[in-house]
Formats: sequence, C-alpha cells, structure tokens
Amino acid sequence: MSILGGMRADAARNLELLLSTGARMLAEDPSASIAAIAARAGVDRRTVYRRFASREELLAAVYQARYDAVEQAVEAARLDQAPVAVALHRYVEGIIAANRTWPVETSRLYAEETIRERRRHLIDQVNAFLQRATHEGLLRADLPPGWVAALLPPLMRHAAENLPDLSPAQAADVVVDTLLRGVGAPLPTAR
Amino acid sequence: MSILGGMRADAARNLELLLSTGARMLAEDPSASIAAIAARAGVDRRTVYRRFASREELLAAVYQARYDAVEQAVEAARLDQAPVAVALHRYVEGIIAANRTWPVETSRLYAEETIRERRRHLIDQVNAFLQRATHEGLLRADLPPGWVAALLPPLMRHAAENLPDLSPAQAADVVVDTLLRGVGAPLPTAR
DNA sequence: TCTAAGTGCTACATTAATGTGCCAGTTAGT
DNA sequence: ACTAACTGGCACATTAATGTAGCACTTAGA
Repeated sequence: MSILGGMRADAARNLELLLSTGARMLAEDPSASIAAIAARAGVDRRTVYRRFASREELLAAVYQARYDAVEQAVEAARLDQAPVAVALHRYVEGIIAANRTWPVETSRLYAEETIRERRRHLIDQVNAFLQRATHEGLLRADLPPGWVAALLPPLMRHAAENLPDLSPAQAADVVVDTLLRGVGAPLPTAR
Repeated sequence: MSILGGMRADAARNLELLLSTGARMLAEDPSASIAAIAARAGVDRRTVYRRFASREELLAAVYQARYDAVEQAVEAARLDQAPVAVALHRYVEGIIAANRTWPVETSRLYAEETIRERRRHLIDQVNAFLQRATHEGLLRADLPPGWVAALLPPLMRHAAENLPDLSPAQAADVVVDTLLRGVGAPLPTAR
C-alpha cells in the first residue's frame, strides 16, 4: 500500500504482478534472472529497472512483501491475547497462507537490516506466545529450549508446499494436530 | 571409493576436500562460483576443471556423494528387518549425520536421471517401512497418506542444522520423541 | 481531449563466471 | 633418484547477466 504512492493504476498492477511472479520464481530458483522474471510477468526487462534500481532492490521488495503478509498474520492471530489453542491455530493458518502467496526462501538475504529488525520483533512475539502456551499447559515443558519455535517454521512451510489440496485452515488442522499429539500411536499399555 | 580409481593419494585428498567444501558452500549459496569453492578448498580453479568437465559435473558429484551417505544410512538402519522403533531411530540418526556431512539441498537438480532413480528406490524403502510401522502400531493410522513420509525429511534436516550441540544420536532422540509424541502436553483430563 | 505517466524495444557498456590451453614447478610412488 | 602424475598460475575466448540511454508509442485520468 504505502509503496504504491501516487502511482497510476496500471503501473501498480504491473508492480504487484512483478512482485508475486518474482517471489514464485525466486522460490524455486534463487538465481533467476531479472529478464526471466520480467518475461514471466509479461513485462519488459527495462520496466523492472525503472521501478527498482538494482536486482537487490527487487529482492528486498519481495522480502518486504512477504514480511508484510507474515506480520499481518501474526497480528490477526493476537498471540498475546487469544486463548493459546486458538491463537496457535490461527497463527499457523495465517503463516501457511502467507507462505503460499510469498513462497520465497527467507534464508537468503538477511543482510537487509530492516528485515532483520522485523524478524527479531516477530521472533520475540512468537517466543513470548510459546512461553505462555507452555505455562498454560498446552505445550510440554521438557523439550530443548527453542525447539518448538525452531520446529514451527519448517513445519508450516512444509505444509504450505506439500498439502496443496488442503485449504490453509485444513492444513493448519493437520499441522497443529501433528505438532501437539505427534504421529505416534498411543501405547497399548498406557493408562 | 569407486570414483577414486587409480588416483594418486594427494589428488584423492584434494578431490574429497573439494566435494565436502563444495557441498557446504552450495548448501548456503547454490550459485556459489567454482572459483569461490576452489579458493575455499585451497585449490586452484584450474584443478577443478581438470577433475570435472563442467560445473554441472561437480554438482552431480556432490549429489552422488550425498546419496552415497544416505543410502549407507538406510542400509545400516535395516528398515525391513529391525524392530520398527529401533529402525526408525537408527534411520533418523543416520540421515542426520549424512545431512551434516552433506548439507547440500536436494531440491535442486533432480534432473539427473541417476539421482532420480536412486531417490525413487529410497522413497520406496522408507514408505514400505512406514507402512510396516503403522501396521505394527507404532504410528497413527488416521493421518493423510504420505504425511509422515513427507514430514520426516524436513524434520531431520532441521535437526541436523539447528541442534549443533547434540550428537546425531541425541538429535535423533529429540526428533523421534517429537515426531511420535508431539510437543503438546498430555491433557489434564485425559484418562 | 489533452497531457503526463508509463511501457516496449533496440542498442550498448560492464562485469562476472565458465571453460580451455599452455608451461613451469612440485610431489607421490617405484 | 627418476619419472609420471599432478598442481598453480597466467592468458584467452565465450557466454550471460546487470545496469543505462534514448526514442516512439500507448494509456490512465483530469
């Protein structure tokens, strides 16, 4: 929104298309050329350079867009207020949706200081939530510190990519269930 | 082994160093240049080209090396014979160790037909094992088909990368425990 | 309808990586 | 100690991507 300042409507459309196309292509090949991205988006290579001063800037914009979606999902989950079970599910659902719209790998280009700062903030929020969930008895307390926090992103990412037939909400069902109960059958000898 | 035919000892050392260095660097940046890899391995760029006809061939060799390690781990786990709980743990431990030695991303370059064939075979073995584990009551039977099989690789990969202080065996403890029991606390109202 | 904003296209300079050839020097293994 | 194998370093051609410039054309929006 804020990026599309006093921009003409068609230009804004092109820009959005460029970002989403870029995200998709960069996700499956981080070294995708600007020419290839532009071609797939149906725009001229030159148009990209009119919008972004360099390749780096395009990447940064894609990452910004992804973080916008992620932050929105976190906000919508109300991690600090909603009941832990509800918040967890909503969080997972939101991140899965965000991962599908912006599948770009986060592992690259943490060099961007703005991104690192936003990331730090998000991590703090999630950690605080997980702590609360542990205190309220939703999560086990005997696991290596940070294990659940570290486990969540790849799990959600995996569900986003590999359960294409399920809606974000359904995929979140599977993820949360798997996460909390595991995939092991209850022991026959258990009380 | 078979690759190092009638090769001089120092050449074989260089080759191994080149492969492991290449795997590490390509894992964190798939577009790492041959010059960079060679430099990090302490060899001249020209030496790489004497061993491999092209960049593709170097990549292929790295992938082959990874699959060697993975296949060895699967074999050692004896997925078709050992008790399911034991086999699972040994499998996870072996794959974690392999992931650490050869952290290279498998998602790229499945174009190699030889790799795809080996991959197919491995997948079949693991699927058969998981089916057996389900039949023998180790795993829940009410999950989406293929979900556990799809869940395992990212889990193991994640543990290999993000639990550096734990030995492969310890990391396997955490992974198997998490996988089977989940991270949720038992319900207070549970029987 | 009129203008400014935006696009497509061609051309060009620059950089970086790939892959090859050659030669002098060094080292492994007999 | 001797030879074949191997290496390092330089130079070179080739390819591909980045980033810039200018011009003619189209379209959104007042």
